[in-house]
Amino acid sequence: MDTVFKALADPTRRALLDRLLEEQGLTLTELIDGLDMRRQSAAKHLAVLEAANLVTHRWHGREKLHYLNPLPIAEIGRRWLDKFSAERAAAILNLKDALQEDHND
Amino acid sequence: MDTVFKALADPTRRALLDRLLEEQGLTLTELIDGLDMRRQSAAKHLAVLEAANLVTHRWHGREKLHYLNPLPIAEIGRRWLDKFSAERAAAILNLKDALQEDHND
DNA sequence: TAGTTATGCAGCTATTAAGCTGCATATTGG
DNA sequence: CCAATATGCAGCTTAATAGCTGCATAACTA
Repeated sequence: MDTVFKALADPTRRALLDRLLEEQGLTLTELIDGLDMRRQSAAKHLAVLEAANLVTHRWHGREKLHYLNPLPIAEIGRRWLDKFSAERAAAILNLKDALQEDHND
Repeated sequence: MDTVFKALADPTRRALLDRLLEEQGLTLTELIDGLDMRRQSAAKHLAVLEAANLVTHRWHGREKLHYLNPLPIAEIGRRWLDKFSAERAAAILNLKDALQEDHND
């Protein structure tokens, strides 16, 4: 799970995920154009995404086709966002009260 | 939004958010015990969380009380997870087809 | 008022991460 | 078979980050 959060922390990697969300099965060279970055650097980013299981690949001859795996992101949603949104209303009230109280100091 | 993702990338910071989710209004010294880390280091983490607007504070005398702000996390859910879960079924099918095809090579 | 407690600020070090270059390997197509 | 294309691997540099220490400031409390 930590690797997923870390993978998502980089804007280039999020851009790569966005590309793959639009169109799957892109090769490395297809993914880099428009990125202003060398192929080798992008390949490292993809390796990070694969380590986090956010991207998988399959070989087709010499071409490496990349596929988005949305499950880890869904997992974050299930285990993290639900937790925070459940407490959301209460938290906002607490915050509001706190600021109110602050104002009265 | 980038600051939010980066803030969430560190396990210590996620632990701090968890603590604040359980109990709001904790001071810095209350937050550090159990963290195996100096006060100054934790203070930096809290500064990162505040920069990402995930945590706010208010002074009560010499005590700095910390409050969780769940809105940026909800924002991530709205703008990111929805997008990915919307494509989820299709993505899984693509992935399945791809692996299938791979198997038939 | 004096000591204790809560925090801030500055600066240092070590590790990690992002980007690069250069070269190697493997597949495709003529 | 040979040139072009797609990718991998190793190593380097720079910048960012996490942690630390040391000292300063401000507020409680006895």
